[in-house]
Amino acid sequence: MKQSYHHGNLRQELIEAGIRMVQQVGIEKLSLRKLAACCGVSEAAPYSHFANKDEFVSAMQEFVTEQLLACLKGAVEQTEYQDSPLAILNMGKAYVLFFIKNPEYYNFLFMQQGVRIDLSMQENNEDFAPFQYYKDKAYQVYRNEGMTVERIKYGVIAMWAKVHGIAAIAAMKDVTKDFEWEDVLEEILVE
Amino acid sequence: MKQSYHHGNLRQELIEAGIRMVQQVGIEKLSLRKLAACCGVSEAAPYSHFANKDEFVSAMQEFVTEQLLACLKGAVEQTEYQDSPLAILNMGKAYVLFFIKNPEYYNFLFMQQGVRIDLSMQENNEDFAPFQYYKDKAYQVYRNEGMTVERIKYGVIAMWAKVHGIAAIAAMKDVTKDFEWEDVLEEILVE
DNA sequence: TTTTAAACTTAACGGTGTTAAGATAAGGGC
DNA sequence: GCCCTTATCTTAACACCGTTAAGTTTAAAA
Repeated sequence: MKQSYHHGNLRQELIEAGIRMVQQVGIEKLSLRKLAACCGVSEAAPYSHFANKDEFVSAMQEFVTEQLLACLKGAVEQTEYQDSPLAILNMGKAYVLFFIKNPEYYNFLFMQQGVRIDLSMQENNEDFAPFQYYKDKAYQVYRNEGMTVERIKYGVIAMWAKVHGIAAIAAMKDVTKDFEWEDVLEEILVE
Repeated sequence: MKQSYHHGNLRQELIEAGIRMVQQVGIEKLSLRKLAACCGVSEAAPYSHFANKDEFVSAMQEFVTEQLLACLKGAVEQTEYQDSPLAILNMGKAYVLFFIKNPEYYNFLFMQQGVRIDLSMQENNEDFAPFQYYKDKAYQVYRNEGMTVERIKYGVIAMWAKVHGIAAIAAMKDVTKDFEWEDVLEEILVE
């Protein structure tokens, strides 16, 4: 199967195999050694591509964060009036459904550091990209509606908190499994 | 210092030292061996009191959950009209402030299993006690106000999600540190 | 072709959870 | 008092983990 001394694409394969492992057993049981074996490579090989486990996890988090951001963007783009509050609501739905689809992603993204949240609501390149995107869109929409900046600020935190909280609850291991989130999500979000 | 072969109070001291360790370095770096050394006892001694690390963590979680429940009860009892919606609001504030005071408790309680959430909203002894208490109180208050059961159900999930989400965000490591939650909490919660 | 540097292996270190076997001592029954 | 039972604790080992140092291979640059 594998003849060459050099793997050729180890870095990317480690990330992909790592994400599969996270989905199956969760971040707590993620093992670099098993991952190396899974890629048919020695246990120290990953250290040619990542300084340590934390940096490897960060690389995986970037990968997943990109997927989440793409989900939010997709939800906005599929809204008829992209500058209406309906776009914000659809973003919220997409955010929750992302974690319902992959519950292990919740702990994976938010358990350790790596997610920066700037509540002062300024533009911030260091910010967790999905939150930054949400902030910018919400300001754009609600300024358009004539709302004051101060009002928007607390409104954004409030809705983001609710959306994030639903995601956190829905991703819990021992939460009611047959709860039909999709049927009631809108009702809960516009409450 | 310690002369006797038998420690005398090891189980309780392990739990207390464990909680101190969680507050300082977080659940991820909790080490049973260090904890044993910290209690002046051999590395295998904890296994006389706990089957494994998970059961030890569960014991600590029960301890912390009791504290959180006591906070919620205290908040209700200190409200003038304990059957008014104001009592529910005060519970929410207390919930958030509990995790702002001890950010490490958030991951500690919700990262692993052990928190059962019954969204069907029935009485459930297996439920995460603070959520059960919140549910019961909310039903009592809003039934008193003449609200329908169905309306209450989604209202309870919505407000619980928002409260839990604020706690989750406030407990993040890289969130704005100088944000004055206490000043704006009410504004965000009643949004 | 030679050189250089990146990618990988092997072997080891210290730390972890966990277990088996044995030592200690506290408490109950006589 | 004594013995016996049982809970508690120790010692020593196992397997697994992240990480590092030193050496090997190979691709690509000079």
